[in-house]
Amino acid sequence: MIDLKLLQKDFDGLSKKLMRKGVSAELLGDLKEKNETLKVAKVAFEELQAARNAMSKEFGVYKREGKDINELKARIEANNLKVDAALEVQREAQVILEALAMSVPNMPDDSVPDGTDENDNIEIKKVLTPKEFTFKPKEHWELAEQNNWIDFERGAKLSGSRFSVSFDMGAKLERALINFMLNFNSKRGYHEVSVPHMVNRTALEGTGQLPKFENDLYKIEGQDMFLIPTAEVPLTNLFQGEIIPYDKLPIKMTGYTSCYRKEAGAAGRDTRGMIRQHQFHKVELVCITKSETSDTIFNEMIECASDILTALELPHRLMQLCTSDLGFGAAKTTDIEVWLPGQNQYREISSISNTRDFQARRAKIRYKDGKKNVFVNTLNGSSLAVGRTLVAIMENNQNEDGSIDIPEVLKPYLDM
RNA sequence: GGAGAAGUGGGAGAGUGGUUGAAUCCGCGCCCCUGCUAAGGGUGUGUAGGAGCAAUCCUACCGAGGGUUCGAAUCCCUCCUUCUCCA
Repeated sequence: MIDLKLLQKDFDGLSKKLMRKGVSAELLGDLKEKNETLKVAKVAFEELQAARNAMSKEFGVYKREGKDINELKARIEANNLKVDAALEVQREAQVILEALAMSVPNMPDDSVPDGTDENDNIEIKKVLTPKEFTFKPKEHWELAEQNNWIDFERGAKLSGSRFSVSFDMGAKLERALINFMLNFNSKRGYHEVSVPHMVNRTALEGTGQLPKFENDLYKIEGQDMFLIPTAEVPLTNLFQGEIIPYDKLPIKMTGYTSCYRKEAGAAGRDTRGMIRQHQFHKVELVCITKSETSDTIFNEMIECASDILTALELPHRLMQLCTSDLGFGAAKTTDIEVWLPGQNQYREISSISNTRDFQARRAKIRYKDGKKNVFVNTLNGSSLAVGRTLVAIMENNQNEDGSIDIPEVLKPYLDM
């Protein structure tokens, strides 16, 4: 959530930043106005409430002293009508402002380039050079079916489109990758955490998926519970509502979960293969830090994810996302794109974001700095998306006959 | 699934309708005293929002949300969580 105090103090500065992310001037004006309305309503209510409290106290004194209370009671009752009305006004203003504020995205960092789509993202660097093939490299679904690693038809039979079933080496590789990634992250100092795959509404509001993106989430029928779209949600919300002691920071976590997404806005895109599925495995990094160290941690996370790809000998590049490609909660994001020779292009395999205090403010995650409670910075990033890593291994390590070489670092995980 | 008990400040733990934002103890901060196997005394110690240069004041919060009442941590209802016993 954006800082409503900043809205009062520096409306122009805030507006300028948010308009870079496509927030309309109307919405900003509305937000400012509704914030004022609430403030006025609050003061009005609190004054009446103070009067009520004072008179009620007096009432107690009267009773004890045996005085006549009728006149006082009449005054209190008259005031109470006003209190009720003022409370109603205040509540209404509160609901309106909250709904508005919760749907405003985070401010992009000044360092984030302006842009209208992903073509305006900026390449930071390339790591490893794609190898030259002496034959036309196949796409991963062809290889997957040829090797009997993945069965898309049976996935569809069980669950519909965008589901698949993995067999034998396909299944084993998924498991090996998950273990490899978790171990890799652990060695970098991230604590391994195993979390629920279902969370409540509050958690999703904390990280910013709700209220705006409910259409992308699978909801549990009859309950206010959702399947997580990413482990970022449970990992970050682990500390929801908490005040973390100063010396506990930074908190660095890694966790593996399946991720569940409706992909409502992606109709027709990547329908083939396992690039975009409703359920996929992902190993996630989440860090909770002070603002002073969040940039350092951010770079560490990018390095960690990139180094995993390097260890797997997969060529990739780092992309700094432009304003329009930035997610709802992100102040800045670096994507890692892996080279897919079958598709002859780089595809996103990891997205690492610094949300600054945006999520912390929503989820009320703070730390003690001396006497003051300060909002933490939260960061998240995939390290890595397992399915897409498998895709990259298939496409990059394919031989002319369709066989696939297993990366050396994974062999110990496969009893090879 | 059924029966019961409980959820209070950093921790422990009082508090069944008014002066209780909350006794007391522990912990922690500061100050003082004392001097040798060490304790004693004083004082302070929640969060959020608002008013004020400030001192300070106002509002809300005793698991969550409603209700009763002039007034609720305290009574009633619903929900959540934990524990015990039964199935």
